Amino acid sequence: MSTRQAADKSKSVEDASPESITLPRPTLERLPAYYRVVAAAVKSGEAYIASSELGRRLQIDDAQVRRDLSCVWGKGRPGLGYKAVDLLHRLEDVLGFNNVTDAVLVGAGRLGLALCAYPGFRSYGIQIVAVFDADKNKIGKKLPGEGNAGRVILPVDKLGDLVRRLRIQLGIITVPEHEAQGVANTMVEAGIRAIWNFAPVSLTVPSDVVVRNEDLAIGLATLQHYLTK
Amino acid sequence: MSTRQAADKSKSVEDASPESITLPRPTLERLPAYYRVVAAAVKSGEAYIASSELGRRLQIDDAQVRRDLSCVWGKGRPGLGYKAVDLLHRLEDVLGFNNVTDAVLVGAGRLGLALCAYPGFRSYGIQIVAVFDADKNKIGKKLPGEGNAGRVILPVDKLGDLVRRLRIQLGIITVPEHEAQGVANTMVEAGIRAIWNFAPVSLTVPSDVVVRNEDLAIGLATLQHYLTK
DNA sequence: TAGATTGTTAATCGATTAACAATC
DNA sequence: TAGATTGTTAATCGATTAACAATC
Repeated sequence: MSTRQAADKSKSVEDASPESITLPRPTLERLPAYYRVVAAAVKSGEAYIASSELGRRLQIDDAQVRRDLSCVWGKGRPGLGYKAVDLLHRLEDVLGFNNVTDAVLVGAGRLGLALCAYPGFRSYGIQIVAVFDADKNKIGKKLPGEGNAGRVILPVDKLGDLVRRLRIQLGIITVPEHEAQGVANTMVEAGIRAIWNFAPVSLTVPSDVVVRNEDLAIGLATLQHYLTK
Repeated sequence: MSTRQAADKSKSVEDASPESITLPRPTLERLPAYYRVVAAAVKSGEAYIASSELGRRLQIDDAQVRRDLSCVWGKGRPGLGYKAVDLLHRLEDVLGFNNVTDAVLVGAGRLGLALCAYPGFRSYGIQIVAVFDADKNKIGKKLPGEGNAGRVILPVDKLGDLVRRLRIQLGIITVPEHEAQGVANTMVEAGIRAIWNFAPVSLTVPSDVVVRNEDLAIGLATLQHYLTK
């Protein structure tokens, strides 16, 4: 079966920049943390930051930090560390925070609206351009959040059309479990390339569409297991 | 430094049941998915379910499924598969869905309130007994959600007291980045044993406290990286 | 120069996959 | 019994850690 679950498999990820780099998934998943620490360092005026310092702040082995950074940059200066501003820009590049990606969100429940009101997305290069729901009572209601003045919830049957028309690449799913696969199908048909899925189901999609499952049950189960050990 | 990040390290997890079982973290993190599929199977009347069928529905290798299940149960019947009801109960046990764990939530923003309104927690054995916020304007406001009639947001300076008094073991953090460590400190001081952290920071806690970071930036960055490849 | 820190090679560790004898 | 599927051993794969020569 032709399905790719970005969150599950640790396949390496190709990058099409000049020299096409390959990032192990664990490395890719640590980059946002490095990004935040380096951003803080830059803000507080530190010119260079060493792998040992980065590691200390994130509780990651310093050899691990160097290995990770060598994948994305490899321009640290022995004796000094990494030039903070440059590293920051490099991380932004690799993580795609510079490009703005338009996204649609389906499922205007509490979680969906919480996400759509979150201002932080902007700094990660994501912009939610439309929010859909199947519930007639919700349609036409205003979206919460600073940047959303005047915008309203749209009927889900316009989803495919809008995705096609605006060539949206990213879809966010915050609908109940049993509606998720249907929404995913519509998204895929309309040409979406990546899905951020908050519904607790394993979606089936073609192999050229990436799915990231944000399954909160995993976190809960992990902690519950530990507490009841 | 004495810190343990449940979400990061793949240390094995001890279980104190009769024969103390050890689960690799990747295995533990797949169990909730097995749980859901098995629950669905039971509901639709299937008496037995085979590793190949479980794997097919979750896009996991069947040998992987058998290996995982042998850690938690090892009572599959060759030729038939696993008895669905029994496997379900075993998974509930291991995941701690039977014990009810009381939890507090700090940070009554949209995300916090979305979590506290989520009815699904009950089925995972989690009960949020109190919600706190530092914002005076929010204190006293009603909690959203079915089961929350009559309950209100409490001032965060009562957090330590309540945790101590009710011997709460699990804390959920949905405050902004710069408040998260402070909240974590209060929780730890008051005797909390596990923290579910939604703030995008690496918390520092004693080694006997487990932290699960639910960092949404990781998902976003992963997808962005893929889309801008 | 002397001290510090990099990038990388080699060693270790752990998880996934393949294969198959055991068994329902 | 014959067919199917388990549990587990061995082989593979990939990530982490240790160590150190290169270099600022």
